[in-house]
Amino acid sequence: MKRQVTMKDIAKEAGVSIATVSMICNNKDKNISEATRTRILELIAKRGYVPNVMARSLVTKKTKTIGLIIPDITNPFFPEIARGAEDMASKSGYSVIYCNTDDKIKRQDNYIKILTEKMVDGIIFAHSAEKAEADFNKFRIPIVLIDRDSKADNVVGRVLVDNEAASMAGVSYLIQQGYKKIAYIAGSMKTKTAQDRLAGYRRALMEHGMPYDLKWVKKGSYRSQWGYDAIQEFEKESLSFDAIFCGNDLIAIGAIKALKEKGIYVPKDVGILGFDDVYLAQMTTPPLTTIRQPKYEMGYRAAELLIDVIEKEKKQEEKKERIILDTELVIRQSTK
Amino acid sequence: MKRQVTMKDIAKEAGVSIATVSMICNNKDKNISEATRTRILELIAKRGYVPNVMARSLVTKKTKTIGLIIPDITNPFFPEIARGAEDMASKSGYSVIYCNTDDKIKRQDNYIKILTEKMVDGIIFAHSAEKAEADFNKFRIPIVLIDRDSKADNVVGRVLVDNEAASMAGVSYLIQQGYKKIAYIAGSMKTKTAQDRLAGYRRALMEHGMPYDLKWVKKGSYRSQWGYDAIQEFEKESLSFDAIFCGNDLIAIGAIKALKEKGIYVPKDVGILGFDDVYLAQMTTPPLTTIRQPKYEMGYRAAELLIDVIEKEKKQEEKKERIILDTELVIRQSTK
DNA sequence: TTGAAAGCGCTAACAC
DNA sequence: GTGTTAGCGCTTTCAA
Repeated sequence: MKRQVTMKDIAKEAGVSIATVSMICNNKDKNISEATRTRILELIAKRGYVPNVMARSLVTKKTKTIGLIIPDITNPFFPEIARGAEDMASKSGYSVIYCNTDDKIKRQDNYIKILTEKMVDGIIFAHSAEKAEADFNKFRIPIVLIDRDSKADNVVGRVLVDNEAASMAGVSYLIQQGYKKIAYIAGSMKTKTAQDRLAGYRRALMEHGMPYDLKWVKKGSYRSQWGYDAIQEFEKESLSFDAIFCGNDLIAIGAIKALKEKGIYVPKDVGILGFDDVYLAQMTTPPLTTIRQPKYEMGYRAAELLIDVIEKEKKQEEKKERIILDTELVIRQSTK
Repeated sequence: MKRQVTMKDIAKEAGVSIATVSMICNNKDKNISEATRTRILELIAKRGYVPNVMARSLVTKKTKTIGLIIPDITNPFFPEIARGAEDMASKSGYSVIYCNTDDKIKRQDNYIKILTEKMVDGIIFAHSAEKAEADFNKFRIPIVLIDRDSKADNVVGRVLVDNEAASMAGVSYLIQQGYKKIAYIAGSMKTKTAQDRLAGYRRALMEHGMPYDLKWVKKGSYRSQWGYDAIQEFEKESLSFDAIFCGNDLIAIGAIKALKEKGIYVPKDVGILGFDDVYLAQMTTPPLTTIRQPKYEMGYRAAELLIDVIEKEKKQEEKKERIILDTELVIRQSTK
């Protein structure tokens, strides 16, 4: 690997000082003669000079890099969030380092440490199942939370969705469609999202004068295997239902599969409502009726918010923005 | 944001020189007394000192960061690759900056430039449809290619799959199952992968004494909409077939959908063979028979290879490793 | 309009 | 065993 061309090289070759080159590179060339300016610029192009961001960061204390911490990019819920964040970041000249925690607190803390060392300007934190606020405070980097709440004071904002209202709307739709016995297969109850969705399910039933009974609620994890297993549990208890609200699309897909194996068809025999609207949801048979979360936008807005406070810096005025994004009921064919 | 604790602070407080602290931080403490060692370590913990990697990198010329350039993390083919790369990288103490190019040469070059500025130690490049070798040479960072060939000389290795052999095996399987008229819906022919897969399809037919005819080959892009559209094209030409080999799973899924709408069932009326084995493939109805690419492993091995040459540095001996990973025919229910 | 010089936080010789 | 010192490549006053 040959040595990088440095500013010094350019300066020497052009017979100017390194400060001059620096100013030109940073567009602080208000008072640099047009002549030298173009001369330097040409030389830079010719030599293929690329400023060393490391050195710059060392003095400016800005790396133009943000961290994105998510549980698992392989989970279909996250790629769009990541993409949204990356698009916004790169639009503003930022790069993003991504980190998969598998929802392990240890990994998460480790990543926060690494990102701190690398002096990222900020972190976007997409939800981890477990409580994990402990260490947010240990580092003084601004953090924006997605889909999760926390009170740590370097959390400068959050991008959320009203899970309770969304679920309530979804389940109400089921009721309007004439479903009478609606079960709920929940994800991990350690997550606030699962709790909120349960609350929404409950409220929808109550407000329509329908009984809310925990025997119709199964709590597990946000995985499709769980959806599959939950159906077996219902069967063992010989519980009957004509619709199931699922904690997310993955669960819904697992449930449909189990149902199909038992000769129970969706939506003919049982209606299924998912949550998230991941890419898969439109590909299944039948395509899923689901509550859409604006995933791309979540990532995008989170990055926007984060970069905003990074650039405003001091002027933070502690606004701690909370952005609540709209969900949308996407009606496809898994409900009648 | 309060100021970072620096090495100097620690040194001063401990009454030792900054060099001592540095050595301890870097485990070069062969000849540092156990006493000072533990004293410093405690102080570091107490003060929450975190080394500034920026400053370190400036002198070591190593950032412990690699770049991952992919077309689109939202395409179900890539998250696993990304995950594999990240897992390996973090295991070796590296972070990864990820970049989505949408297969645009311009974006791609821009990212290479940014990654160069950020002084990443190396880049993993997962295939972009278009030819794009142009600028690999402009920067002297080691590059590992995934699923794509190139001769640029800073390409230090590649992780590939034998697309031709894999396709040939897949199509041969179709033939063995008794399918007689096998069509092929290809992805973008601008990609080497599509060409190789076509070659494999052709060889399989030839070797089994079956006619190879371009009218049974449709060329498009690697998207599910294309699979859907291709079926309409076949219909317009009133071509009949009893099986379709699809350039990837997305195409297969689109094709199945179109077929289903026409009352043609898979695999009863037509067998479908996909490629990739993305997560979706097992979720569809029927679950897809497909040629599995070891995506996670591709990412993992690429990172491994890259980090290997980064750490060996000079000793590169120009090996330009080529790792060919095995594919596997996953038989599910879209073929009889 | 440009240059000199200090310093960002750290590593790595080389002294002591 | 530990300290001194010279940078790494850049930005940023302050002078000229």
